[in-house]
Amino acid sequence: MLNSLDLSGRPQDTRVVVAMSGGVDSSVTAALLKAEGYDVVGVTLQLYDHGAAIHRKGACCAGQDIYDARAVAERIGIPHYVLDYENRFKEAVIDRFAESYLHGETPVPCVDCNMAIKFHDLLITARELGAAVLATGHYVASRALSGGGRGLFRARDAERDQSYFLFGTTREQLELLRFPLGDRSKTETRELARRFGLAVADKHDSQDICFVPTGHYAEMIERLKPGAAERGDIVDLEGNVLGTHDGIIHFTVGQRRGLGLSTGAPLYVVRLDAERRCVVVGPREALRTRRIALREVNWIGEGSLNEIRADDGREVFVKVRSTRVPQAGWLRAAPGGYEVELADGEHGVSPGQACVFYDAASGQARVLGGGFIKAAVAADAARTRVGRAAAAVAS
RNA sequence: UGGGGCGUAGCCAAGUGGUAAGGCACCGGAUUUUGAUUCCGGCAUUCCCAGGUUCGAAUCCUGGCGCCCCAG
Repeated sequence: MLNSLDLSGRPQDTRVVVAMSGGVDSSVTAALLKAEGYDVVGVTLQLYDHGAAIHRKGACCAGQDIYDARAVAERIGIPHYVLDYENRFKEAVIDRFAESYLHGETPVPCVDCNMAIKFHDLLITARELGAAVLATGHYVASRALSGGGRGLFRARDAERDQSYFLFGTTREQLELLRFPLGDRSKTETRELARRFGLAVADKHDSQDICFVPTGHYAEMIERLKPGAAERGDIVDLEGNVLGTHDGIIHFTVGQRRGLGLSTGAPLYVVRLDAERRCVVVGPREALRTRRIALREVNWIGEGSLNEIRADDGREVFVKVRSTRVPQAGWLRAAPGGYEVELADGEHGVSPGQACVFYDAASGQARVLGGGFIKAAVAADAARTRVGRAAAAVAS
């Protein structure tokens, strides 16, 4: 007989470490498990300088949030530990973040944090603390599969689904992870927080990059990598210089604002050329893409990556950004990795971002995996110089 | 110093007597556990300057200044 966490043994004999950020979600996660009788241990990671972020609304994992997590732990009566992960976080998340921008990419630090910190380091720590599993407040569902193992699924509350940030989760990690909020709505979570008498019940949702207190990420990169923001040219698709910019780290593909260029129609960043320090701009149509080259692909669907060939692709549903419904596409093996072809195409797909695969377009689709975007191929690739260049990069 | 044209916001620009469109840029907000996108809102008490006509002038008149083109 399995308990609510799909584990054998009574709740009181089952130790669970809950990653507590100090927010509502992870607080309710801990409270729920405690209420069910589990042997819950709360752990909060100190990830960066809490002095800098102490008054930052919506940040997590520092200062006030650590205090909030501790207060929740006391309220629900569980032991609580604060672990100093600042160094690890800096090298695994912050430095990679800065590095990515220097290369003209646009990182998703939340993915790195989940993959390298929460689901790796913290998971190991949880095991060392004697926990059977590690639970987090992510809005994503994990279920035992009939054939053994566990699958990752989108949250029931599609608006809150965080699966996009968790595509890199491995099968091994899934065995040891639980997400009690995956089948609850945010509204329910807040109600539960009130019912449990948690002070964080009405705390604002976190947003923006947690370790950038000001919201000005480029400033942080310049502090980390002096000289990172080197001036360069803004050029159009034909290579004509239209103006100058204060560093490619200020831009991402698809971005419109901040170029300071006035032509009759809006201009968007089409591509970033890190070597030449060029921001390439063009009309919105130039942002359209249907083929996306991937790297570091993780597969947690049925079968294995080896079964995915170059000729007949596997049908998947794809998200290229978190706030988007999955759209139909095909995953294929490609030289140097894998590539995805989208049925309808997307606008403004940036290297460095995540491309996540699902088995359905709607409902609680299963997460099949995903990869980091290496390059997007312009939809009219055959025609333009830029398109050919991008195609060359992609292949 | 002959002829012609023009001067409206940071840029482009509509408006030829009735109380300053629109686009781009910029700023602010909403949305968003990444970056963006998108959406909403703001943005010329004033039309190169000075006079004049008129109930009323960006619009008409006079003068000045500035720019562009053609010709010398």
